Amino acid sequence: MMSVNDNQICKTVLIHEDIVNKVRPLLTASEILSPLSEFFRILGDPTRLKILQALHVSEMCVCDLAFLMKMSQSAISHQLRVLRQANLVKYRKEGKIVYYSLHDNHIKSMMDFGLEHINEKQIIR
Amino acid sequence: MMSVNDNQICKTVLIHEDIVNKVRPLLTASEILSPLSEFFRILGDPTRLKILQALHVSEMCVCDLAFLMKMSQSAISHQLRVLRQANLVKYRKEGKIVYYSLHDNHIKSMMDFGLEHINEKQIIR
DNA sequence: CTAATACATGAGCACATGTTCACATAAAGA
DNA sequence: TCTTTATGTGAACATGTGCTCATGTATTAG
Repeated sequence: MMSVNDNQICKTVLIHEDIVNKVRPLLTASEILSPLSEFFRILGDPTRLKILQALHVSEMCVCDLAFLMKMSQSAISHQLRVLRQANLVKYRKEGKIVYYSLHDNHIKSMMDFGLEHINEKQIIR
Repeated sequence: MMSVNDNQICKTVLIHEDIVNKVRPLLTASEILSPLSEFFRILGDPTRLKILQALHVSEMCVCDLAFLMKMSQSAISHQLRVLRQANLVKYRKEGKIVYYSLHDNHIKSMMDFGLEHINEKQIIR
């Protein structure tokens, strides 16, 4: 009986057992790592990132966002739902109008941090 | 003749023209915002994030990574290519073995930053 | 040279994702 | 009440993504 990926994983006993054994206990538990990648995944869409950036300047209603971004109200609304479920934005209702704003200011710092990273290497395009 | 999304965007002249006009000039140019969301998108996958975290502890070869993550060498190799193209990792060849390492230490800081964000709100799940 | 091995890569496939479209809902005005 | 308008949402659809599988390439050993 062969182990799961016997024909995929390297044939040697294990190339650097010492390294693997050193690294393994230092890995963040996947219960934590998974929400983290989920968080980055949410930020990894241009539409959502732009919405977040706009909301960092000012609270805005769905209509304003749609106009600002030249996108359909429906598309914006769908994305706002994603952002809501990820707890990145909150909203307040005033009659028919729903005003969205950032849940906190971490996202802005995160964006600045990312921009720094990008600017420090051979710039993408 | 109607404008592009006349039946999608709100019917009012424009709900908060003042806000939109205030926000628009403060938005980061999409030439910059786009690479940023691209950067987050790369981090937004559990496999890639785990690879990066492992590489932060120690330089490792493809084989080690595959073993550590209980994934096929092919899958790891494909993801390493994505990370390479995004300039997040670099590699060095020694005979048959290819050692990968982080391109710089920004990623670790970014991960820590993200973890902070997650820990500060009602924890996911 | 031949075989073995570490890694890379293209094709294929199942599944996730973002948008549009149509329609539902809720609030305000006539 | 009936209409209008701001927003939410399910279904459909096209596209993107991550993995497997098969195979290619480079390097080393024999």
